[in-house]
Amino acid sequence: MTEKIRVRYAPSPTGHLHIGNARTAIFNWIFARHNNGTFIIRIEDTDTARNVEGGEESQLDNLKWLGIDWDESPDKPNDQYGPYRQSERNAQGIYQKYIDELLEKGLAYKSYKSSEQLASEREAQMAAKQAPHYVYEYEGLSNEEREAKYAEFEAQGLKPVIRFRVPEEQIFEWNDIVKGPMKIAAKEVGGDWVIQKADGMPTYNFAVVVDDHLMEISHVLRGDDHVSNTPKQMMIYEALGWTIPTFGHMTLIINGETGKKLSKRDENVLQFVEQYRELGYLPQAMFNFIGLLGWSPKGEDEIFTAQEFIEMFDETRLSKSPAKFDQKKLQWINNQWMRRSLETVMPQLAEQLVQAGLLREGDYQGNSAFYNKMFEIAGVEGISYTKEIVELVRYPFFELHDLSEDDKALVEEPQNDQLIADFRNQLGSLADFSAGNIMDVIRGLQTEDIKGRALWNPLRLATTRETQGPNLPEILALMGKDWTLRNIDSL
RNA sequence: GGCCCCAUGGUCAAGCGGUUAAGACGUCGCGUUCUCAGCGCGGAAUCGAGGGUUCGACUCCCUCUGGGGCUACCA
Repeated sequence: MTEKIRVRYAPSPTGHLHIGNARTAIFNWIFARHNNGTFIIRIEDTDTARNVEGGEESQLDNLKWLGIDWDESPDKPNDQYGPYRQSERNAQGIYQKYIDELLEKGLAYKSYKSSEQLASEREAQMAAKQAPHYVYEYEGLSNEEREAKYAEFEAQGLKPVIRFRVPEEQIFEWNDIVKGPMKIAAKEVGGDWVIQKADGMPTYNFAVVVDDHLMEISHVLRGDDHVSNTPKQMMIYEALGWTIPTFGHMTLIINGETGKKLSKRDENVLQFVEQYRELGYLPQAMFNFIGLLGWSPKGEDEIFTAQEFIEMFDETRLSKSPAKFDQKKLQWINNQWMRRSLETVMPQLAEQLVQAGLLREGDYQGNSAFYNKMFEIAGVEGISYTKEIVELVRYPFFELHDLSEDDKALVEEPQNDQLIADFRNQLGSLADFSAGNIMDVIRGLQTEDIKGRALWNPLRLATTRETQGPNLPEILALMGKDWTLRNIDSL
């Protein structure tokens, strides 16, 4: 490709970073980096009512967390293309200029119909089994007559919207990066559509075109739900005589339970990057997982760094069918990443325990080697995300709880009482309190009658009050003799 | 309703006219002289249906069925 690759991620600041948006961002970023192109972030805040305080900041923050960087954005403006917020662009009259141009060319017009009027027209069409479509109100009128109508409405104090005159007979075709040849007739877009709202803001479909053109966007990679917007946008490009970028529509991510597009209303599914971040998922794992949603590499490997994704990327391998969001797989990928980054994971595990009130603040820092060893023995390798350590620490490292009725009865059986006493004595006389030696003691206590669970459960209960847990000798060795004996004595 | 898209195991998927139809997650079984986890080994499980085209279809075409998206002064 000789043309300059420029792609963008254009979020609305309406909330946190959604998984679906994160994927759009990730693929645009990978695409840009793979092709040595430019990755741009543009804020689409034309719906002033939906903008959320801090939304933009949160989006960028989570993107950064995922490891994505950008070349141009509101905070990193390039004067040739900025500003990067549509509200600011509108304030500068950027959209107005082209709206005026379309108005002058007679390709757009002022419309004063009320929303009630529009609703009733739509209703009547549906009742007549017609597809809802906008009805042009100035049919057959000359320019002068139309201007006269405008004046009439203005005199009534009405505020107009600007509608684009759709070339009904035209058919729009494009070669979609992921879907291949596409074709949609202009008459399917539902009639003349609004390009400027009554509040003076441009609508999404219009602003995107103006900005993408002015910012010299070469490729538009976006969600499948924008397919039907494409012909609308193409007619603007043509009306203004601009070059149309290459489009690519990635499939949607689906909610496994409902089978529908993952929606912000599906509260049963964690779908904001933020939520996974809080649970202790690693950014590399999130990136890895999302990068495999709707795209597959050539080989059989599944664990990749962002850099590897960039190197391997091939847009022809983007999937055409929608993918369900599989949290189990995410957990597995995160587990894989945790193993690769134990140094950073260990302190995070401690942090989670502190937050859960299971570990005193400061204890970890003073004894990180001790706790790291403990996490290791406890099976860090088996957990999916750091917060899970809180649920998995059924082993009372820090505080002993009371025995259940059954456990108590078990420990008090004469035979077991004797066993525990022997165990305590032999441990007490151990010079080297190593896991190996402790294992030898336990083996030594084994008899024809007392073995397996009958042997281990009483010993586990005596030392830890649990019948389940990590390798007992190793844990006791780590706790040390004093701690271990204290636990037995307090039985 | 209209327009558009999609269709391989429970899930993600490879496959691009001739294959024993990869691999991964999950699941099940066995082993690792206690448990859980981990690890190792092994198993079960897929081409939605019907027509074509072809010597030969998971692969190409058509129809059906199923699923999804869009149909705003939201983006």
